[in-house]
Amino acid sequence: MAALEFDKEDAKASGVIRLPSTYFDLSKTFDCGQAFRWRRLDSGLPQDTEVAYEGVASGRYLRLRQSAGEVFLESAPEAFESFWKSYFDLDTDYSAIEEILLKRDPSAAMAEAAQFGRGIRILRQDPWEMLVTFILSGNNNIPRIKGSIEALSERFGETVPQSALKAFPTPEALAGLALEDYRQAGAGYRDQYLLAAAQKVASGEADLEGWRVLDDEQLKKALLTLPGVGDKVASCIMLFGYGRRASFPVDTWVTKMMRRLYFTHDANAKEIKAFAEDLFGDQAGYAQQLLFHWGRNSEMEA
DNA sequence: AGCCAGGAAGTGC
DNA sequence: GCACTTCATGGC
Repeated sequence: MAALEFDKEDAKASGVIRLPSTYFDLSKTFDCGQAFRWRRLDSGLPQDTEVAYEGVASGRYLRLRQSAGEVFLESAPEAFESFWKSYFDLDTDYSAIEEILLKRDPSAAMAEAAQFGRGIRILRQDPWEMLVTFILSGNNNIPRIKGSIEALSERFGETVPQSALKAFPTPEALAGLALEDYRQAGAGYRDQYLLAAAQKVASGEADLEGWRVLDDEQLKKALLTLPGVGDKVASCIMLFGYGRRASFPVDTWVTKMMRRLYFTHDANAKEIKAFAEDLFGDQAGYAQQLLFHWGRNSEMEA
């Protein structure tokens, strides 16, 4: 863990944005499996700090901390307005979303999941970074995914101003690697998917930015043409990279939770997805995050 | 030793 | 279409 001096850096950063943390919990937001490049800081922090993180998104460095019901976001106002405000989805009213979900699913389970996950925000991340991240995620575990992303960024990412951290590598950078480079990052057999996907993006054959104009169905279809991208990975890219809030990725955790809460048989992923998108509608993505976080982090009876 | 981890692709039917 | 198998790797 990096040890940094907050007070000195505060002055240099020429700005600290303060936000209420009722619907913005840093550890829930960063550790709920949607983002993999935020590091928890554990020293050199103001005394009343509950938790602090640093990270890089789209080549920009940020440090932020939480204490006494507030989030302190160390950013100049310009960077906040032009980037971080959107990144943290701060224009979205999560209280309203919670209310909608509790209306659509009045069960005690959803009420508990909503309470337990309150403070999660669905980050608006870079589609390219999400593509690579979730190709890596298949049949893998979160610590190892994080390790691979860090290794790739450290070796092949560009430098970031005001920081020792590296940016997530560009499509061009990853398209030029050897399979062995991916192996060394711990990607395992996913090396060929990653390389082929990077080459498609770098060449322009897969225009991730251009795909923003597509509707959900078209975007899903486009993503599925990429190697290593199936329905679940595509759903994650849509939710975390394109802000498609109706997307409901079905993984092992969500499958387990959904079977327990809504089915009396071993429903498959397709069945679960259809059921959830029908029940939760345009807010299925947040419901999925609540169930995922609840399933992974709460002590539930087997 | 064997199973699991935010699955996808290949094969056989 | 659908079920089954395989894939690299580290932790437990």
